[in-house]
Amino acid sequence: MTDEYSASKPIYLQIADRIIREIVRKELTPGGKLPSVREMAVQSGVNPNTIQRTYSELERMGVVETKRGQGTFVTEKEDILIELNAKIQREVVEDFIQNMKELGLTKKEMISSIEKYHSEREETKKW
Amino acid sequence: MTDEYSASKPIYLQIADRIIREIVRKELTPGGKLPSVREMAVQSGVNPNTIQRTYSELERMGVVETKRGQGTFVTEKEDILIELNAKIQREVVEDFIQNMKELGLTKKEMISSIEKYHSEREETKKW
Amino acid sequence: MTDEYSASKPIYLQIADRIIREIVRKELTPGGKLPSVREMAVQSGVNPNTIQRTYSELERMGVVETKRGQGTFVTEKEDILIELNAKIQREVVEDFIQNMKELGLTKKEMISSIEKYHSEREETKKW
Amino acid sequence: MTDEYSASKPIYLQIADRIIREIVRKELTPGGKLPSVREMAVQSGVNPNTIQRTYSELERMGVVETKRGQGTFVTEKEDILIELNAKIQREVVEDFIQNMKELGLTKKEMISSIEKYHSEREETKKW
DNA sequence: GTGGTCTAGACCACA
DNA sequence: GTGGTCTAGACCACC
Repeated sequence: MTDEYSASKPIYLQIADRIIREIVRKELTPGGKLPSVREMAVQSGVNPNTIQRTYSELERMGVVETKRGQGTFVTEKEDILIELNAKIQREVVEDFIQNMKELGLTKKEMISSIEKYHSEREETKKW
Repeated sequence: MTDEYSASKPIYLQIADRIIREIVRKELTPGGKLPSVREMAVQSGVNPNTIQRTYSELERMGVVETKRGQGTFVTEKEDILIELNAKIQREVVEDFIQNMKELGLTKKEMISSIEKYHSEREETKKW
Repeated sequence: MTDEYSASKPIYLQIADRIIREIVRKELTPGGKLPSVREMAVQSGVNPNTIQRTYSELERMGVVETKRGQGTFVTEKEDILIELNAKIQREVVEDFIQNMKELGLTKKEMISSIEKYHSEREETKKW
Repeated sequence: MTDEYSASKPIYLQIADRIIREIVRKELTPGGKLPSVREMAVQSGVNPNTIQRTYSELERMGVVETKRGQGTFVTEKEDILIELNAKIQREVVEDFIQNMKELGLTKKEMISSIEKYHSEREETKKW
C-alpha cells in the first residue's frame, strides 16, 4: 500500500540502464566482456534470473552479443553504438528542455545558462 | 541485501520534492493553500505523520508557512521563491551538463543540440 | 509515565509566584484588592480550591491580608514588601551568578556583559 | 481549558535544551558520545522516537554529528561551540537584565548586586 | 549494536 | 476542522 514510492522500473531494466550508461561512458569498451550472469548476480545482490533477463534485453537492443561458451560482449558494430549514443543524448536533451520550459525559460536563456555553469576543464574525446 | 535498487530518498522528502516542483511550475501559487495533512496523506497513500514531516521540512526551508488551525500555505515571500527557482534551475543545468559530458560532448555541441531539439512553440513567461 | 516533563511545581504555587511577581512589578499595589477566589479561579481556568490554597500561602508569607467579608488585599507593611523585593532580587542575582559561572565566566566578565547588553532607555523608580 | 499551567515546550525540545546545557557546562565534551537513542529514551522515560527527534534537531543546529551505525557525538567544530556558548550567555544576561529592571533596579545597582553576592572562590577556566 | 524511517492511533491547542 | 506532539511497535541500512 505504501509502495508507490519505491516501485519505479523493474530491477532488470534498472540494471540494463546502468550497463548502457557504462557503455556510453566508455567504462565498458566495444568488444569488452561483461561479467558472467552468475558473477553479475552476486555483484548486484540479485537473482541470476534477473541478470539473464537484463542480458536478453540488451541483446534484443543489439548492444551486446552472446557467444556460446565464451560469455557476453559489448557489440563492436559502430552504427549501433552511435545510434545508442544518439538516443541517450536525445533523451537527455529533451528532458533538459522540458524541465527548463517548466521553469519558464526561453531557448536563449537555456543556452546562456549553459554558458554560465559550464566550466571549461577537460573536454573528453568525441565518438 | 537485495535493496541496492530501491535506494530511494525517504518518502517524506520525495513528497517534499514533488511539492517543490509543483510550486516551481506554478501549479501551486504563492499564498495558495496546500491540502491538509490528513488529506494529503490519503492522496499520497501514506501515514499522516509522514506528511507532517514533509510539511515541517518545507516550513524549515521557508517555502511554506503554517497558520495554526488554518492550514499550510505556499509562502508569498518573493525572494524565497526566486531563490528556490534559481536553485532548481541550477540543479537541472548542472545535471544536464554532467550527463552531456559523460556522452563526450563539448559545450558547443551541447548548445547546438538545444538549437536542434528545441521546438519554438509557446514560450512561457519568466519569473 | 511521561510526566517528568510537565510536572514542575504545583499549580497553586505557580499562581502564587505569578501574583508575587505582579506585586513586585507594582502591577498590584500595596493595599490593592485581589480578585475574589471565584473570579481568580475562572480567570486562571482552575478550581476555586486551588486559588484558596494560593491565597492561604500568600497570607502565610504575609504578603496579602484577608479581611472577612471584604476580600484579599496586598499588604501595606513596608518591611514585608521590601523584604519580599530583596528576596526576589537575591534569587535573581544568585541564579544569574550560578548560570554565568557554569559558562566559565569570572565576576569581571559578568559585569562587563551587563555593560554590554544593558540598553539605557527608561529606568523605573526604585522602592 | 485547565492547561495554561503546563504550557511547556515540547518534550523533544526540553531534552535538546538539557543536552545543550550539558555541552555548555562541559559535562559533555566535544567529540564525546551521547547515549544511544534507545538508552536516552529509557533514561528520560520517553519514547525512542522523541529522542530521535531531539537528536535530529541538535544535528540540524550543528551541535552534534551522527556517524551511521556508531552513534551521535558532540561536534568538535570550535566555532559552533563558541557560538553556542555566546548564545546561551546572551540569553542568560538578557533574562537577568529584564528581571532586574522589573524589580526597578538601575544598571549600576545590578552591577553592585553582583559584587555583593559573588563569592570569590574558584574561577573556572574560560573557553 | 547504531541512527533513520514509517505506520497506527491517540491527544492537544488553536480557530 | 487545522497543524503539532507523543507513544508503541516495526523494519531498514550501516558497522
